[in-house]
Amino acid sequence: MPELPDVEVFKQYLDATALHQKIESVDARSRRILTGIDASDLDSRLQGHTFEGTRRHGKYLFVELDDSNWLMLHFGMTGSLKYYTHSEDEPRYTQILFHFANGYHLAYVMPRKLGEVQVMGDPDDLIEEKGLGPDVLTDQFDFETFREILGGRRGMIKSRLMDQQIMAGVGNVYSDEILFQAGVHPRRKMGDLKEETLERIFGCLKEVLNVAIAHRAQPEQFPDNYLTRHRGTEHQCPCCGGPVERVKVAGRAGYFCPRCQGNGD
DNA sequence: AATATTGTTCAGCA
DNA sequence: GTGCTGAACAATAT
Repeated sequence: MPELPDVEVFKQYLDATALHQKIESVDARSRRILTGIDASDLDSRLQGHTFEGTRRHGKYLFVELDDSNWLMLHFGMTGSLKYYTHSEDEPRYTQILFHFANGYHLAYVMPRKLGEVQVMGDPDDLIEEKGLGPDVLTDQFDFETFREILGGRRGMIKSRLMDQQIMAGVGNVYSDEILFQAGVHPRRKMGDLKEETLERIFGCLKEVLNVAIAHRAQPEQFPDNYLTRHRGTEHQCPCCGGPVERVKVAGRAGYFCPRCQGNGD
């Protein structure tokens, strides 16, 4: 479930591994993941170049090349990265393999082929093309901005938090956690939220994403009072011990505690 | 064998 | 225009 924290961890992982390594070749095995470029063009455009830096916007990762082009990686619902040296360590479902001159390989792994990869001149063009809202983890994304971009919005709070065109980065799992920490019911209507509640949601948004990143987006490592480890019915709320319930919002299954998030004024 | 996942996009509708 | 629902996409687990 690569949402903002997961992608941030991939960014840090790529920064710590594949930067400045000369690319010998690129092996793209699934053309449906590539947008606007075919496998052999990808190979020839990256061959001999190096990754020099990275940038993240919401759930999108951009890798800067030494010729000022950028490689965009989106991880869909199931993507991840793995850097390794021994070929027997190649993960299953590797869709794209970057081979480096130092003998290492970077695998773009994607069991469901619902990701997207492309090469572009400027990440901002992609952000504009997709109509993405501001990245929620930047300093510029403060409470004023949050309140402003939600101003006049209707519908359910969970839907709005997950809308990438309003704000980029929050998906199904983390919207549940943010609302759980804020004590707000996922189906609460925007218009029913008091200023004070909105402020609390904003605080929890920043807090939850930062905590998740600090724990390398591994739910098992999250604090005891986090809901993410207890997603699913048959689970108990970590705070009150009551049953976790399932609710459908924006076509997705959300989980919440009706006692702790009963109304969420 | 049918169903749920998981993010994005798009069609159809209120 | 806004927002909701459901479908499609791939492939796996239950």
